[in-house]
Amino acid sequence: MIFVGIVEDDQEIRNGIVSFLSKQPGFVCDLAVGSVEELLASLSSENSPQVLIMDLGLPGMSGVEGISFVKSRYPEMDIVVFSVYNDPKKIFDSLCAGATGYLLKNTPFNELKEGIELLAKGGSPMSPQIARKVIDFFKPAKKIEKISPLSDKEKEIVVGLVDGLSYKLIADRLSISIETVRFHIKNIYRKLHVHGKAEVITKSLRGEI
Amino acid sequence: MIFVGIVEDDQEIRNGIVSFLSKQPGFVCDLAVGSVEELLASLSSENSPQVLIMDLGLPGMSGVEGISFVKSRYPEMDIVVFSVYNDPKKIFDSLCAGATGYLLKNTPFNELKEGIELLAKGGSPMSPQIARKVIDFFKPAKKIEKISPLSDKEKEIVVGLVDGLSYKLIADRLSISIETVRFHIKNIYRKLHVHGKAEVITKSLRGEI
DNA sequence: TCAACACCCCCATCTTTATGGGATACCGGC
DNA sequence: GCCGGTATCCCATAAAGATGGGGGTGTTGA
Repeated sequence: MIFVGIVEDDQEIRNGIVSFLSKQPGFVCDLAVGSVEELLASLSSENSPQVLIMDLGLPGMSGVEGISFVKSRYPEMDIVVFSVYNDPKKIFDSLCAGATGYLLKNTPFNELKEGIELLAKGGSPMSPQIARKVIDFFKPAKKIEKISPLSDKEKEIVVGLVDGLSYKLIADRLSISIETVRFHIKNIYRKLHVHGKAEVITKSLRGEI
Repeated sequence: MIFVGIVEDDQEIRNGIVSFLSKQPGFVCDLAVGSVEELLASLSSENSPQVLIMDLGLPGMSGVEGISFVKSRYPEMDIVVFSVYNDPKKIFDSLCAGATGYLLKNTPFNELKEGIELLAKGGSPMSPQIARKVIDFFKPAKKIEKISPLSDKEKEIVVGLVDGLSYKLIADRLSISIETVRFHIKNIYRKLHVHGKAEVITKSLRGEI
């Protein structure tokens, strides 16, 4: 038996889902509210569904905030976003907040049901478009070949700075004079328009080099 | 009509897929090889499938390398990994190399077929376990509440360091004396067991604080 | 061939950091 | 009440870094 809860402000959709799921064998859907506030008021340790279907465009607290909230109190609950939004920001915000699935609102009810079953089996339901966007997130590996303005030697020096080495140690590591290290660092600062190693390290670790 | 290619060293599996897919209406599967090397030899601009089913455990060049290779030459090709491996490293390496889908080898042939169709529709086929791991990648946002040993003020100072500010500017920003900044930084170094702001910045940006 | 880079080295000077020592005060827990 | 932790300041000194200048060598491509 799977206990399902729903947060969805459109009463028609909400009722539709409830009545559909309630008819499915193995499903219980007795928690249906129109906002995160209502949800939090209804939830308790004894009365908490295993799966929560969550709309994003809600009155009051947003769906994403709601996900964080619920997850912090009930970490075991699986939350599936059910939204019209398919923009990357909404998707990744939801996932980072703790959503375990993301289905678009055009998903037929029976697929929604299958998605919930998938959760129980350790899967993560996603609409195809969502899955593609999530996968694409990793792809930027095929990035636009960031043409770093730094020469090879300069990049080696940057690595040394990131590693927290002094000029002297960088010189030793690269088997060059400390004066040469100085020379390169001067050029690095000029090329990156920065004025200290702190900024170089920050830029480097943020992938801006 | 979808043109499919296969790289799979187990001849039995390979033949099975080819014969299954060839029977499906709308599918052409005339490129089936046992290694990336063979694949690269067979591919040409005129003869390149839209979808490539790729095993990971291959003799010679690995599947992941193969994905990178193929993607760099034929960026439009969709590559679906078809592997027994379900460990995160393999998964993420594959996705970063440019795979658009990831199906485990226990996937029934008809689901494999559906997965390929999904690709054409802009989706990304993934086995449930894979989807969950991919989603979980984003979750660590709900991190293990890293109990930072640093006090609030010290953390503010760290932010200043990361921003590349001098002690003086940090003091101004926090409206305290530069001497207080010094004091806090001394304590930060002691607590983090580091000996310079470079290491603090690196640790901070790597999420180790 | 000449200009543009990357790379190597040296010097001088000034600022910023790192590290040690102090002092005072508030707060919470034992 | 005392102690540990936090926070606020001050001082002094040595090390590290930033910035300006000056030399060179080599490769590369217009």
